[in-house]
Amino acid sequence: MTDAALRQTDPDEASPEARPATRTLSVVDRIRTAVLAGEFEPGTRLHEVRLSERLGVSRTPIRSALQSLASEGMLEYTPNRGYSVRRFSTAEIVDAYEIRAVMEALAARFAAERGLPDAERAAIERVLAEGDEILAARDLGEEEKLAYTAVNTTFHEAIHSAARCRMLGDMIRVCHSVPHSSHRNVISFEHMDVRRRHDDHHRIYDAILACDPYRAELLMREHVASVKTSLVRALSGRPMARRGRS
Amino acid sequence: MTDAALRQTDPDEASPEARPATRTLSVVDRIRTAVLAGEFEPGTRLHEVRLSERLGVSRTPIRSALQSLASEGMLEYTPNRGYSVRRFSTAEIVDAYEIRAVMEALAARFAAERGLPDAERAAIERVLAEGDEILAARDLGEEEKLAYTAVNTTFHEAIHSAARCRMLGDMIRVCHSVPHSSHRNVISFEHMDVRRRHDDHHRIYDAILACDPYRAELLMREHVASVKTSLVRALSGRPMARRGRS
DNA sequence: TCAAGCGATAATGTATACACATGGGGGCTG
DNA sequence: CAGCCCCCATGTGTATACATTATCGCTTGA
Repeated sequence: MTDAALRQTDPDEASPEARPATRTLSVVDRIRTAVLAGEFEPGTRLHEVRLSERLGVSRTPIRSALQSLASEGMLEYTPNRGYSVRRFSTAEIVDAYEIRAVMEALAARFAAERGLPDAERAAIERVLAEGDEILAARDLGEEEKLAYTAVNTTFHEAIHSAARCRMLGDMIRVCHSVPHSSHRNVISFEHMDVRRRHDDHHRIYDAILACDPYRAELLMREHVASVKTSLVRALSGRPMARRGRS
Repeated sequence: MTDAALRQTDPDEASPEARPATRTLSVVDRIRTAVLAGEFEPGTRLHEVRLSERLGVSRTPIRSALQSLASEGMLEYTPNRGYSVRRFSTAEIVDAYEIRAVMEALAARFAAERGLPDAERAAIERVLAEGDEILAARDLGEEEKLAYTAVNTTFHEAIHSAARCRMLGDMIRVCHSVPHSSHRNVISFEHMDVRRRHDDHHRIYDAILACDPYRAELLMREHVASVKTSLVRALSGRPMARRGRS
């Protein structure tokens, strides 16, 4: 397994792309990526000194970053004992889906109540069309699966932003730090499943366009809840492939 | 206005009660209390050096505490510009109620699905009876209002804990850092309002006892949403008494 | 007079040294 | 030999000095 995210940054790196404003923020990103990639087993303690050596910064930004990640729910903190990678039970993962379902449903309702600016409307239509195109193929290769996962993520993020409610967006983001509980993980690429879900997207968009908050909310809630059902089926069928991985 | 929460602690204070494990945690409590008490106007910047002088600790625990409070949503952070007391628009306050409504409804549903241990059942029945008793009086004095507010808080907290879902509890807690959006603020003590809400509590408890998740969820959602309606009415009737106060 | 550039000042970001808490291992004792 | 206690190693908590960045007033030129 590569640990690119945790390699020390080249001091004289002149990367033109916008880098984070502070080292703390950069460290947050790198540790989050590493944990989501499964570089640390759940329960592993993250020692400040070791991390600071690995990342080439002092303990101060490390501590700050760990605190951030703990508040996102990704790490666990015990006073005087430091931080460790949070261990999620199956029950917690399933609960996270329930929470996400009601939150995303509320976001869809807000979007329907508040209406879509032209730019967002266009963006959603574009991503829906892209999804149509990908799913037109009989079978999906690895590349198409990745592409559809991106489409899925973009659609949901568009709804979150259309809700125009920062607190709601923050809370949904927290749900995504729970393993398996993210748009980034399309649980099933079975023909029926993925096409049905894409059809859900169309209907949700229709409801939002029609300013039908009630229908938008119901559809979104069922949409997310159905993924939970798939997940539960997958988990009971065979033991989870590996903790903390996608 | 007293600023007791922000006074420097007596070094040789030998308070027998359990004090926080670290200074950071103690500072978190003190700043949170001060902000909730309205000692800082929304938008006020919290300078690290000044706080550290006022509280008699170094900048390190202050920074840590400010970061915690920002992640709770009580403060706002801008890189290289520090922390300031978050300003909540009326829209955000109303939205917080909507969010709280779906979250508490989910908690009620979880409680109904998961059942109540005897101890919790007894605790809820006790607090419901206490509410009955307080509301038996024709009119409520200040003391009774305070007492009923405590009853209200206890009831809701019992439901949260009965949900047995840490993430949900955390999220509901975040909603409470929004001014006006807390059980601690009983918006209206009008006869009808408070009695109707107390009756809601009874029904919600009945639904949970009867293991009827659907009804528990619906009742709780309407219960919280109705407070939102009262709040909106109060806000539109007269300008909010004062930002950030109860 | 106004705008733009520049420099002083104050605040935050980071590094580092020291204080303190925790947990485990070795030695002492019964 | 078992059990307890003390000591020390490890690692977090805190203080403080230094680096870097924002802000604001001033100067200077058009």
